[in-house]
Amino acid sequence: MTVRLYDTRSQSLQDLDPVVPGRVGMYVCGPTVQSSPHIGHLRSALSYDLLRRWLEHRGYAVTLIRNVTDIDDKILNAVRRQEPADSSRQADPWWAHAYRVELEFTAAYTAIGVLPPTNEPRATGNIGAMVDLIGRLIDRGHAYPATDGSGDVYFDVGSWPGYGTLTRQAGDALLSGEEADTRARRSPRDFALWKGHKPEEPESAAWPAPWGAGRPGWHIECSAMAERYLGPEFDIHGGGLDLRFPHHENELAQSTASGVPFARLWVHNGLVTVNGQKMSKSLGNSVYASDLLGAARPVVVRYALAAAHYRSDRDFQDGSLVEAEEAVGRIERLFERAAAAGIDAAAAVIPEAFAAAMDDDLGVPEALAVLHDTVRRGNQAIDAGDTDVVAHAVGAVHAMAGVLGVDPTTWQAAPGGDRTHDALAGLVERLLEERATARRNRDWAAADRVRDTLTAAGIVLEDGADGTRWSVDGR
RNA sequence: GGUGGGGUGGCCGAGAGGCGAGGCAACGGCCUGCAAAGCCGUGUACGCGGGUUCGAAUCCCGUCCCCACCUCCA
Repeated sequence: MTVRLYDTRSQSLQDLDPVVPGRVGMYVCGPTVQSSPHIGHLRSALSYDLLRRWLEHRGYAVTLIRNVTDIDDKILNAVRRQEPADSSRQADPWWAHAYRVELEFTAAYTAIGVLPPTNEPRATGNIGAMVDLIGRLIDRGHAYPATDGSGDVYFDVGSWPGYGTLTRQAGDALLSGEEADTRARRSPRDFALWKGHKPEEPESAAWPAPWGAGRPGWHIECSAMAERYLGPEFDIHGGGLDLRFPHHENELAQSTASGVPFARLWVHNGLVTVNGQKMSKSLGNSVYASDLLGAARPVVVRYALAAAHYRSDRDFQDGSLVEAEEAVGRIERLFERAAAAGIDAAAAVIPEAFAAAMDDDLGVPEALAVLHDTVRRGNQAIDAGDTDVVAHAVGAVHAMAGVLGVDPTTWQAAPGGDRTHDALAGLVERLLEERATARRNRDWAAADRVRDTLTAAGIVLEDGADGTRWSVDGR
């Protein structure tokens, strides 16, 4: 009955023991809005959406904060890259670019049924909290402004013995790439809390601060926003596996060094690979949200991304959406068969086995096994004419699919699509009458011609005792 | 090199000492005019080599291979 989650810091399953009984505060690292959302972003957001839905089902009042990093080197660079493309047109300012991408993210999340977070703070709306936090760290001797006049402020890793608690990374070997440009830091392990404004950067990307105008470093954003929106101690901190180090390690160090307890549990979702390969721009194999939503209906995309355990690495393959479509179709067909038999769903009750699987570190795959078992038993009962069993099975499937957000009946087509459907229905039903007449006359060749025509058009027929049902393939 | 995570049947994907989760695909059967849908059944699965045990995919020892992070990344 207790919800357990795998905690990265202790490397073990931990009981969820909320700071405030009955309430759960959860902070999830959202995207840096630099470019369009891809399958990995969706999977991450979906993982915490599933957790949030399950906790709410379990009766917790969940406060979910998912930030938007809308000021960052990456965003400034993305805009800079666009500039020379068309000199006749003014490039968007960085903040317009960030907002446009943010809207794309919101649209993609909404499309696959990720519920809106309780709050979705933007970094640029919380600069004050970041400046305060940095000031606190300086006061406590864990951060220092650069002495080279750059306006940079660095976290002093050596001053904080707790550094490394989350990932047990020594921190010694942290010197390469961009960070090797140590500028004015005392140790290469130190990381930037504040980046002093540089002349080539837009004036709009600088905020005043006691140690010089500039902008926040990435890590400090999350520390400041988590504390501001959830308080000094909260229950769950989530994010992608790739953020464990250095991002989350640094976050933990900053916040604890500033004197707050910070997150109790650290949860990390697994990454998505595509056909066995890591997604990367150079390989050109990135799968974007728009690709997925163009290839399958949203509920199928959601199912495909939710079906694997959130901590496992998920390899997205060419057939993944087809498989998901079949699985969702089975759920759908149970509902259709029950309805055709005139059986209403009983109360939506979640089976014990499903709940136990979900309580145990969000065991979605095992929970789906229970769901599909129930589908089969429902179908058996329809064949056996056992109305009561059917009603309960259908109710249970609605409950289980509902809490996972994959109940097809809650994903009705957009209202605007109905007229097209009506027009199609008129044609199909006309043809079905023809076929019915042919079948009555035992003119199988004529009947099959009609069916072949419809099949070729992507319409599937099912002959039942009380007539023929039709549906668009994959719907 | 350091820090984590893995190798399960044709594919995806759970489980973690004892009746082969579940989905997809395949094959056989029931049903059907034939199909479709649904149901029933079939498959000597747990990287490799040892060991412990009445019994191991699950524990122990050894060994091979893969992935992620350590630089920005969900």
